[in-house]
Amino acid sequence: MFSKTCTYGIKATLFIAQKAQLDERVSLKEIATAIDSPVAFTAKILQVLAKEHIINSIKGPKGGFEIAKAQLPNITIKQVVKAIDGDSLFNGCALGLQECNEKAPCPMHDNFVSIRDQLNETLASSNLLQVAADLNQGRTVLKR
Amino acid sequence: MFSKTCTYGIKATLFIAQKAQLDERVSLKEIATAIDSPVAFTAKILQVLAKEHIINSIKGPKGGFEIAKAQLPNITIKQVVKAIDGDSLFNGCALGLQECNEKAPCPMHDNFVSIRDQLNETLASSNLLQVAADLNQGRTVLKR
DNA sequence: TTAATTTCGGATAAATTTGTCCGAAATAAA
DNA sequence: TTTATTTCGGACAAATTTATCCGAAATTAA
Ligand code: FES
Ligand code: FES
Repeated sequence: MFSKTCTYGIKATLFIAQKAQLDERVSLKEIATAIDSPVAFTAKILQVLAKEHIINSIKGPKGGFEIAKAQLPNITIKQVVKAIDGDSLFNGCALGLQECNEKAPCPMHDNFVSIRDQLNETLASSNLLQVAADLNQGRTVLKR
Repeated sequence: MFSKTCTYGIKATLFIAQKAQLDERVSLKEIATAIDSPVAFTAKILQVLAKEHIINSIKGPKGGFEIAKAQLPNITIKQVVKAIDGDSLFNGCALGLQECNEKAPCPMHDNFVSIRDQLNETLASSNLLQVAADLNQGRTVLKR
């Protein structure tokens, strides 16, 4: 469904969001530990997310990554997925045809569009504030 | 969503099903041409599908691949996907945790399960007879 | 029996994704 | 100003996925 890179990106974003709700800034190492991911590889992904303005990066001592608390309700999982995996999941053809085309649909088209629509809706309506709250209440986890 | 290998596998199966409805057997080359895939790589995938008894392979002159007409309504897209990509799409965690676990859910779990359920239902109820009919009527296509 | 055709199966190679390493740049604090 | 800390960015490496090649095996037909 998502690439491994993308799952790291989502988990990292959610962890940063969780701490952002508590007005805390987190370092690369803390993130990698919290989400159980390879440190250097995680750094690359965070760079992408920073460039897309999904997270904020601060260099130097006491630096790290953060999200403005006020932004939490405005950022969605869909934005994160799009930034890393692109948007083919949201509008591409299930069978990999160059584009999804209503006029010359692939055999899976009719069944697939409703799934794709639900995916769009779900990921576009899942904002970081909600998710961060769940994490801080211990109702959900980022690793086991 | 699906691996490239899997989309080839699905398309190949659907093409064989389309011809099976007309009581025709097709060769590797015909399949690769019909679905626009690399010949040798397609051969590998067909081998897997044959081992899983989703399709039937016949060696020698006039050989090729086929599906028993009577089997068409009993074979689903889900079987094909499971044979090639495994079943992590159908029961795995959206964020790649070792397993999807209700008791210690990842932050996407609640939203994700309904999508996953719909995916299961859709792919498990899409049988080859229906799809083959659409293809033979020119209502859907396997390449452009 | 021989020849032609077609899939099978193993080795290999290319491409992409995933992951590492390390010096540079920025910044905070001593 | 100097030092320590932290992210940045580029080169490189490993692992996985995608793809090719070719001889072997099976089967049909001459
Ligand atoms: S054409 Fe394949 S999903 Fe729309
Ligand atoms: S625990 Fe992640 S989807 Fe269920």
